[in-house]
Amino acid sequence: MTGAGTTGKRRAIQRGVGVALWRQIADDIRGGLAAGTLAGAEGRLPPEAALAERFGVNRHTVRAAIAALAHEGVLHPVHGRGTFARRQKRLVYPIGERTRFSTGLGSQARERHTDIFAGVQESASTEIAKALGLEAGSKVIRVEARGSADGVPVSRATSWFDAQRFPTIAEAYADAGSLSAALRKFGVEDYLRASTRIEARHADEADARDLRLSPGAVVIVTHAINVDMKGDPFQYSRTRFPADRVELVVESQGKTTVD
Amino acid sequence: MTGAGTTGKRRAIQRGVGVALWRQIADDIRGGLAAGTLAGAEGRLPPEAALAERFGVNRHTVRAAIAALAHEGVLHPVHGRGTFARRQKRLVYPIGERTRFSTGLGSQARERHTDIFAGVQESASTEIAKALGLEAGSKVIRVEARGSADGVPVSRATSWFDAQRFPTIAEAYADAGSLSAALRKFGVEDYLRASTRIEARHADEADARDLRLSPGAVVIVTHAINVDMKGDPFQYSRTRFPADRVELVVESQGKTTVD
DNA sequence: TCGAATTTGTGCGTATGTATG
DNA sequence: GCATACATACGCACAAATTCG
Repeated sequence: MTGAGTTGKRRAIQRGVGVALWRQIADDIRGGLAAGTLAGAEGRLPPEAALAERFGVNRHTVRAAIAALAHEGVLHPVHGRGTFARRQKRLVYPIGERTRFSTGLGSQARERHTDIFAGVQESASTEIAKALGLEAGSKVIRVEARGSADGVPVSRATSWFDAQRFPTIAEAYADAGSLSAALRKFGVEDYLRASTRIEARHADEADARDLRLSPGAVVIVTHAINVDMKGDPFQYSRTRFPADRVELVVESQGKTTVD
Repeated sequence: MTGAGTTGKRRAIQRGVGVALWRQIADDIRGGLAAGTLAGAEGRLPPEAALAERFGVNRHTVRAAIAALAHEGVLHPVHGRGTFARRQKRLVYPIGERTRFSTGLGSQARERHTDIFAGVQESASTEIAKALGLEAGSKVIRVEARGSADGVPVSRATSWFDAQRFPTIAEAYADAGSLSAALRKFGVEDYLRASTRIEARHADEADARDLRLSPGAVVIVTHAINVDMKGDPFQYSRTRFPADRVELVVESQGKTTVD
């Protein structure tokens, strides 16, 4: 198991694998910023020549990578002074019995908000019906939401609720700004996260649009089921997280909770 | 927020973004197979011409994607008959207090085994020392392991143990074939998973080699801390999972188990 | 057995994108 | 910015294996 050099795991830059070198380098730099292993104290990147040598490529190629990241808003090169990175530390999103969608990010960002898009009623697919314990084809309400931190999208959730039990959940959610508050209007005083399935994949077209991702980016997808205190499932949701802005933490119950 | 059409979320094939079309298509097909949305009953893919039209590219380009996946072992094209996909369903890897490395996959695969590479002693980095509650620079034992199911690598774990407390853990692990059994030799009768941090990223060179992945593939990385029944951490491990062969499930204690 | 349709495999010329110095 | 080399993508044509009436 060769450690890839002294600076820690650097993704190998390979030729002829279908990914342009400048994109491999851009992805690597973005990952290095998220992990905090790149960039010095004031967020300054090593000079282009140094990066070129480190990656074993021409300086032109590094410049192309930096240009792409600058276009994403991650870096700003300043003529004569160097290239600077936007403050970027991954958000930690806790997962456990007490997981709440809109909370849990606490003081990790200066500014946070959730956009909720009006829900629509539709017929439950077999998968969603099963998750909610309904008959296939039952009416459900779908609610779309997007979470941002400091102006950057960090989550994109699609949730389904039983339309009979929660007919106006979308409006209540949008009004209250919090799912917990909205649920109380329907008599759900408290609830638990029953299970969370986690997968990861490349961003598809919708992810790239909604989360402002570049092609080839990685998203973490969670499939969650929330149950009320009687143990009945009432919410099924799929949430997409940009993998370079968010990480998940599973904690055993009773342990530290971030709020 | 338009739902991405009825044909299912198809990753947009984009030109001039630094990723070759054939690689974008290969990633998309691989994802489609894992999700079960591609390939018919007998695992046969649509003909090359149809795929080319669907993706809006030349047939040569689709062929390049198929060739890459064939090289990975995911597809095998047969002259005159079509292109066939290997039976592929994602393994579900449970995460919770009772998570064990080698178990939990139960009957999901016909054949399972774990390769353990002899451990080496080294000085703990600050991160590892902190996770294990040791002084930075303390001696720790690093154990490398790889899990396979039906001959395909599905996990690649690196674990660290306090060298003072578990001097021959690697040998014991290799002999017993199970971590739980090895730990009992050191007086650890039972243990719990205290926390699991989950991130996702592109596969690096080491992942590609150890897990037989192609560049651009996605890996899920877990950082786990196990504690003994007194609550003292004794193992810190980082595990890489190929995202198209594995998904994680977080369950509340005692609750539903996936079958 | 024959032939037509389907599907993968191969060759080649050309245009564009990527990477170097 | 320029010249060079290589990878990528296209379009067209045809060969080879398989299937089916």
